[in-house]
Formats: sequence, C-alpha cells, structure tokens
Amino acid sequence: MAAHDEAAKLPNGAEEVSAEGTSQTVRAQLSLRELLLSGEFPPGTRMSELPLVERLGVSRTPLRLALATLEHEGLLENLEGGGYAVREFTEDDIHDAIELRGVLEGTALRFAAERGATGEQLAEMRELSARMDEAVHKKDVDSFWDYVELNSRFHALFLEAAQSPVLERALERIVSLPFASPSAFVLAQAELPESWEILVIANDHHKGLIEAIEGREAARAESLAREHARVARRNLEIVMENREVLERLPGASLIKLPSSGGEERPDGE
Amino acid sequence: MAAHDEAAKLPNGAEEVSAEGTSQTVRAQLSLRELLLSGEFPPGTRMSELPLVERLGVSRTPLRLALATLEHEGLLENLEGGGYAVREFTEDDIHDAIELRGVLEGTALRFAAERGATGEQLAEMRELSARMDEAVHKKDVDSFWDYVELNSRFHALFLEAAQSPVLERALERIVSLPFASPSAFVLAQAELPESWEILVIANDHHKGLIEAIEGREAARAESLAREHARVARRNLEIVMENREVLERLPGASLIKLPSSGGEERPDGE
DNA sequence: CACCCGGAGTCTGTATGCAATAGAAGAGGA
DNA sequence: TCCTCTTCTATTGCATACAGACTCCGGGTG
Repeated sequence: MAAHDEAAKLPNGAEEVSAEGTSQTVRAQLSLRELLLSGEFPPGTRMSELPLVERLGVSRTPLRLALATLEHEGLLENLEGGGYAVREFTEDDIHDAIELRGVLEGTALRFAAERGATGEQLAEMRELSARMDEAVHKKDVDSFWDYVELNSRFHALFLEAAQSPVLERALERIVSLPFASPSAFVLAQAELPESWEILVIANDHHKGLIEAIEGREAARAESLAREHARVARRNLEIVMENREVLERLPGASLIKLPSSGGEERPDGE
Repeated sequence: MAAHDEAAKLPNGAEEVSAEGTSQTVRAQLSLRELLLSGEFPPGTRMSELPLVERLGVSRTPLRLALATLEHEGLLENLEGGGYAVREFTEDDIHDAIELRGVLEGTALRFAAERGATGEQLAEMRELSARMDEAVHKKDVDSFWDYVELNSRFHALFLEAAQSPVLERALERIVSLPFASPSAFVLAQAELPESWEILVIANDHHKGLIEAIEGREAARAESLAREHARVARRNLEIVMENREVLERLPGASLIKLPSSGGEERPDGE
C-alpha cells in the first residue's frame, strides 16, 4: 500500500525500485507492476522472460514468481501455450470493477454499522473527514496529495471497523486492479477543475457514512458506500474525454479505447 | 471445477492425481489442495518444501509455484521468515465468506436482471430448476450428487448471464475458499434428513431468481440471492453440531473449533 | 507455382546446486 | 539453576543448466 503510493509518485522510474532489504521477488514484482502501469508494454504483449531478466536485473526464478503474482492480481493473463501476456481492460471491465468495489465497500460499511465501530475509530473518521474538507477547499495541488493520503486512511479505517479479514482480502484484490482504487482519479481531479465539485460530493458521502455507522444504519451505510464508489465512474468518464490527462494516469495504456482505429499496432515493439 | 469434483470423490488419495498431459505445477497444486482439504496437516503446520517434494514426487520449482498459488487462494499463509503455513479458519471467517458469496452472487443476479438474460439461458435455468426439483424429491444419495452438478451448472449459468468477467474472477476467488462453495454442504445434507427441507427452500429461491431475472426485478434478484447464500450458513450450523458428518467434509480440519480444548496438539508430527 | 518437410532458434517448464539466514540445541559461565 | 553465547543444522531464496515443445523460415519436390 505504501509501496503503491511511492510507485505512483515516480514519473517513469522502474529502473530500480530502491532495493535494500527486500527480496528479489518483490523487487521484480514492484518493478514489473511499475512497467506495466507506465504503459511500457501495450496490451497483448507477450512477457518473455529473458528480456525481462536483463531489464530488471533479477534471475528467472523470482521473475517467474512475480509474473505469477501479477497474473493472480489480474494485470497479466495466462497464454494457452504457456507464458503470460499483458491484459487489456475494456471500459466495461473498469465500470464493473468500480461497481464491485462499491459493492464490497458497501458490505464493509454495512458490517461496520452492524457490528459497531469503536469511539476511537469514529473520532478518527471525523477528524479525517474534517481534514479532507480543508484539503478540498484549499484547491492547490499539494492538498490534493494530502487528500489522497487522508482518503486512503479513511478507507482503511472503515475496513478495520468491518472486522472481516475475508472481506479485507477480497477488497484488496479488487483494488489492485488499475482504476478500481479509491484514489485512482484524484490526481486527475487536481488538474481538471470541472471535476472539483465531485470532491465536495465525495466528502459529503464521507460524512453520511460516519453518521450511518454511528447510528447503526446498515442499509444507509451500504447504499451510500455504493453511491460513493460511483463518483469514480463519473471521474472515469470525465477523464476518458480528456486524453492528455488520461495518458498521465498509471495504467492508461491498458484500456481498450472505443474507436481508436489502432487495431493493427503500427509499431510492434 | 471438474477437477475439484474429481478430487472431492477421492477418499484419501493424493498419492497421484491422474497425471497425463498436465504440467508438474498443476499436478502439485491439485495434490496439495487435496492433502490440505483432507486434513492431513493441522492448521499452523509449516509446509516445508523438502518433505513435500518426496511426497508429491515433483521438484522444488513447481512445488514452490503451487504453494504460491495456494497462498493466493487463501489456503496457505505466508510466514514472516519465509515459507508457508496451513491457514486456520474461524467460524466467523466462514460466515463472512458465505455472506460475501451472497453479496457477489447478488451482484451477479442484479447484473443479470439489469442487463437481461437470453431466452436460451432462461430456458436452461428453468430446466435445471425442474431437474433439481426432481432430485430433491427422490431423496436418495445419488440424486444428491445430481443435485450438486445441476446446482453448480445453475450458478455458472447466472454468472454467465451477468456478463461481467471482473465479477466472475472475484467470485471464483471467494468460492475457492473451503466452505464458501455453493455446494459445499450438499453432501452433508444427503446424510442429515433434518436439513432436507433446506433443499426445498433453496429450490424455491431458484425459481424466484429466475422470475426476477425474467421480470428485470434487479433488487429482488439481489436480495433473494443473498438470502439464498444464507442457506449455506444454516447448513454450516447444522453440520457444526454433527461432528461425525463434519469430519467427512473436505477442509473440516481447517476450522478452529470453539472449545475443543486441544490448544496444545498432542501429536505434533 | 504451391505445398510439404526439415532444421534451427527461441521460449518455457523443470531440476538441482549454492549460499545466506533463522532457529534450535548445547555448552559454558554467573 | 538459569542465562547467554556460540555453533550447527535445516530451510528457504536464488541462480543456472538442461530438456522438450513450438514456431518460423528455407529449401526441395510434386
């Protein structure tokens, strides 16, 4: 999670992923995810092992393990003859992933409302919400980064209040898909003033969610969390119409564009 | 899926998993899953590689890949010093997994209702439901096996009608957990007459689900699917009180029993 | 001219050797 | 008797070598 944030900040890195005490496997995993999300390989590209070995500087054994992990995460797909290829995501896939995140977060918030949150958790939620309010009203780029951090902490907090490791694992896997993360589009929102008011709405959702948990209103918590996730869908639609912003989002190249006309790739590697 | 059915029929095997054209990796994976679900290793046991190598007859490389896959599936957990251990499931974990399956299947049926199912799909659903009715009313053991097969086909069918590969993947992962499968307890139902009427109720759910999809009643489809999954929870509670039936279910030994008193394992391998 | 066959190159799957590390056991001292 | 330090062993992580399969290209033949 923290690693994902760091990776998102790097502009084009992936040459070396600050390897110190980490194993070769996780190093390969992080570097590979970075490369994939940076758009280095177009969808459908076969991820041959030997070129990656010399590019990432690790041996085949940890590389293979990293490939398998990324396949489980959904960024790669298994080829029938063996090996892996870069997966392509349709806009429908992303819609469903966002909807699914809403469903799972809705369940998490329903659990939190049914099972009750501690006073400390509620207090921290309120504090985070207030600080997100501040960040939204400041309207400068740095406070958007603050917002991302506060937002992910907020989401982690109600996941904690749900008290369900099983749900936690399921949500982790959905969020690992590109564009399904709660803060996937906040970067874009920092640059697109037309979507600024969406943050105001999102923060209103946050307040409603806190109320619902506090008042043990499970149905309200669930449906509001679903609606909350759907702001990401609105952001997606806005971003999809602003190609120059879209291109800068990690993983943009994995999206199958509706009518790009580029069925035959002109520059095949 | 078919492999899982075959594996479930073997009594204690796992010596060899009918290896013909399959790779060593999937062979190790199937054998290992079989061993784990058979209760060969108590929860917390470290899955050392070398003993498994000589037991499964594969080399360390495919074995390691199989271990990683099972960790992604949730049957194993990563030890901090490296290596894997058998995971233990609390009753709460199983409750949440069942509830989560209900949530995801509810979403699948909502999608099916919103997006519409084809006439062939509805016809096949109706036929499957009718045949499940027959199987339930026959009340012999063989027809319970028929029921399992029809039921899994039924579930696959509405997943197909949902038209969402993302949802499909998420559901596959939840179902891979022991006891979260739609037909996890049907075997037990074949032996416990007290839970026979649950099958009648479940089949009534099936009919309601078909109606809801046909009439595009998305909310009804979703809530009914959730309720449908909760019959598994009732079955779990019945089975948990019949230890001799529980012991025969695959994966039973991975459940942490509430007050078994056996904190210290007497025979620690 | 077209089709088939053969060979070379490349890729993945698998096995095994090596090194580093963590844990346990034993010995020595307080 | 207990604590600590040292040493040894067992286990994992990593690298590399080997084998089988698949593909692609070229040449030969019908």
